[in-house]
Amino acid sequence: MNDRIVFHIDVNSAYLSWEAAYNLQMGSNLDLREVPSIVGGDQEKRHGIVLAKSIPAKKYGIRTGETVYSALEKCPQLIVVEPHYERYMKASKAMVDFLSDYSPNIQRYSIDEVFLDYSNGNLPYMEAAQKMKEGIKKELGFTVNIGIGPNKLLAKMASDFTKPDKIHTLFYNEIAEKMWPLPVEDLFMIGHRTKKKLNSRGIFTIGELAHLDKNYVYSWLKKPGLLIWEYANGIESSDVKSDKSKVKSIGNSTTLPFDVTTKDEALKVILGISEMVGMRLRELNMRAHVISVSLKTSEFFSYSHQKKLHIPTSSTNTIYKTASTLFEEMWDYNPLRCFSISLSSLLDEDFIQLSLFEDFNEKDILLDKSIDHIRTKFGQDSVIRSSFLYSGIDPIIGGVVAEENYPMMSSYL
DNA sequence: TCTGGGGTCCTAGGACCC
DNA sequence: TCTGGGGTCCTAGGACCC
Repeated sequence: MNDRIVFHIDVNSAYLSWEAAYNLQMGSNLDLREVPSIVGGDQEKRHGIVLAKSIPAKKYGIRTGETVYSALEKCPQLIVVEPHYERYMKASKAMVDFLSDYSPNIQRYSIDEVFLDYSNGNLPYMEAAQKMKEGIKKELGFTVNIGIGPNKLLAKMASDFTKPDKIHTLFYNEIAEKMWPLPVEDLFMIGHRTKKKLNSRGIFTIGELAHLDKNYVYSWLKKPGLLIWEYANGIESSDVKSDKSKVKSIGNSTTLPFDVTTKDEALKVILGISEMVGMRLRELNMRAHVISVSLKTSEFFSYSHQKKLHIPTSSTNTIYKTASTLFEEMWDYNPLRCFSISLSSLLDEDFIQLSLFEDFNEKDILLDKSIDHIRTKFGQDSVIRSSFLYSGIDPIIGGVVAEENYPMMSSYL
């Protein structure tokens, strides 16, 4: 096997750093990174959770994902700023552009993380990492952690060690010393549930997991068990994929500022989301075979229904009709706070046209395409359905990041 | 009291076929 | 009728990631 050198570059407190850098550029003299601050959603819209926190905020015990309300209880003088996703996309892209000078082989793993294959790099890897880190700080105004390892998993684990603005290595001969003493939940792919399971059988460190019998772990935790056992032993061999992988599903969801209690309102929300997922699907020149609707009640109970269509579609109308039927099948008249529609089993349009499918909705799709065209040219609200007028519900719902396609991210490497 | 949005992959049970 | 199994498809739900 040839030795690989993989870098994992991770923006420190990404959204918060980007807000801080933006504000400084705009002439502010307060650096959000130096005071207790968070990026958080609007509580009045019921979006009030912590998306990112500064290091001073972390010292108050504030954690990503908790409510803004409880963060403010922990630290009343906390500064809360709203997220601006377009800014983050720009910052993310600028970082990828900067890094592409160092290697052609870059995988954009999420908005704030990239893998970079430096196996064929010109510089010694430490020197290269140093240059990347300093260059990003100087040119783009934010700091990153860089993890270096023989595969993606170890590089990713390394970038998580101590923060911010640090470079760490994690090669095979360093696993026992640097990774095995860590608590199991620090291992990639071990979440809350798996931590509890492992702890209940006396496994508390990554090293303890690594030393278990592989077959025992498999019979206990099945495939995910095998995966985390391999990760605990530093075993992982996926490629740094620079070409975009195929999209597997497209979904949009919304939490409304108020509970929905009538079918009429619910169907408007479903139509609004159908418009968005349909638009995104057509933009990718794909059609979907499976449509799924999930609901969350005001009590936070979630449930979903899905349907496989006989003929894959990209028509907003078909998506809406199918989603409405699914909704009516499943709704038990409890007040609803969140709606989502997801399209999966996606196929390329070209493939469909060559196949034996005869789409009944060809006219709908042509109409959708001309509406898409007008919306692209004149703005999303240039064409809206009259039923939305004065309804208090947005005619097109979802789409955190406008314009650019969100980079692909998988929970697996 | 308050709890987002966008993804991927896996499992288990039932239907249906041979 | 006291009765198999294997394979595939479909659906609902859950685990994890950022």
